[in-house]
Amino acid sequence: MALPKYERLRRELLGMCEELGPRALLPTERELAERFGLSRATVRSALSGLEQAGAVYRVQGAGTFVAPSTISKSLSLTSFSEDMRARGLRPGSRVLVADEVPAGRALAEHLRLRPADPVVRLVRVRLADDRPMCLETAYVPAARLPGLARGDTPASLYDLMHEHGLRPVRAEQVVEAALPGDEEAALLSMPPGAPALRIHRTAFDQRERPVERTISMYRADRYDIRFTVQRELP
Amino acid sequence: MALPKYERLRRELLGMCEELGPRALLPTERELAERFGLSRATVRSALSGLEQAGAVYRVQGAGTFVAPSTISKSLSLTSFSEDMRARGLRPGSRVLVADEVPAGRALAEHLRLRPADPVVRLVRVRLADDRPMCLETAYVPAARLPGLARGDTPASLYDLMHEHGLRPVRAEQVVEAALPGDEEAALLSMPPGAPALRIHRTAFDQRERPVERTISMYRADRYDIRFTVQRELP
DNA sequence: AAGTGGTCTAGACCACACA
DNA sequence: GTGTGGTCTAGACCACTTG
Repeated sequence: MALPKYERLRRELLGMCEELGPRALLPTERELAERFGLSRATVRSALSGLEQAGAVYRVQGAGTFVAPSTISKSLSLTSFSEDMRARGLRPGSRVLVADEVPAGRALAEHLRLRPADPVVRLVRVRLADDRPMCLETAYVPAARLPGLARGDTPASLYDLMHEHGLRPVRAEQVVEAALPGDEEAALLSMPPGAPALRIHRTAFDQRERPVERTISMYRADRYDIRFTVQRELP
Repeated sequence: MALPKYERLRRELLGMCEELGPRALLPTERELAERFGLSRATVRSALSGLEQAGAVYRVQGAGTFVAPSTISKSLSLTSFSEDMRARGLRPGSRVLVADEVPAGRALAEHLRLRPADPVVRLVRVRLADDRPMCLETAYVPAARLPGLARGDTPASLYDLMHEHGLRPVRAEQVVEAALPGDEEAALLSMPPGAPALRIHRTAFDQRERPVERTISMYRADRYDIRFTVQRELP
């Protein structure tokens, strides 16, 4: 069995949600269980996934409803390319630097390395529909990308990492407003004094091992960040 | 029974995580089930909550481990006051405007009202340790805050909303970098040309009804946004 | 009163990590 | 191989919304 049953049902229901439209009432958990030949617990597992993703909401005693889809459902870990495509833009890239350097103290701390350990560095101007969108510097522990020659310029860093078993499942991000320096502004074709969004990101695999750190500077006139936050229990 | 069993176990385990420290191995699900007299399904429910909150991570075949707590676990829906206290700062407030106005077209759309419907408007300079942190404009449908006289300046908008049964459980946020106008900069004691973070937020209750819309302008030199993102399935 | 989602149990088998 | 978490079942009762 390739995918678990609850996962297949989740995708099935995702399609059903699109057809039904916002605030439509979904079939009851018991009916779904019977219709798909599953136990109610499995149905609930699928619905929980949809609820977590913001696709449905549940009201006790009333039923499960399709969430009115406004903006992005929830902030997810994506590569620049995925992000741009989701916004309907064509991603591109101009490599400025591709080399290997010692991590240094600050970076070593974020990547759980020693300061002398080598990291692969990749500096790129990221394009959207051929126009500069952001300036991005990515670092990956060199020990986890064996065989990568200096000067290699992978089409997709995420694809390359994936081939080497580096699978980020989570990332911590810090977002700030900033003014780019003269050099940065020039690379981004920004007028002087225009603001930018700076994003620091450290990505982790399923074992909570750091696999990548990226610092990005986005043009504020072309980019914003959209996400959903939930109320939490103490 | 005030709280469900999985919720009480979750809190119990949260304390255990703090004692054990990062990357410590937690007891197995079966052992927890036996120790607390619960079924394994209930234990898994508690652990799933902790995993979702970023407090633990699970590795199939290996066990469940305490997550290395670095930055904030995940972005949650908080009031300004809660946010500041979480950062170790004392929240304050200076009310600039407290009145009732027609929603207007754009706001009506966000709050699912008609443009002529009245909304309570509250404009405040928000302080942290008595220094300006952000300029915040909040709108709440007046029909859902009956009895609020004009000119009332509630200590906490969230407390007031809570008393009237307005319980936000989710919010959609858009974050941008921006340059404040002259008037805004003056209210925030910012030098001209300094950047700021602008946050648009619409909050919803459990039935996905909009209950509040807020637009905030934060000083970039005193504020950033920290959160965790997860890899998602298609 | 009827029907909904919310919680909980006691089992079973599978997939994976580690020694 | 042994033990872990991952999936799944078939039931039961509770809390809540709605008519």
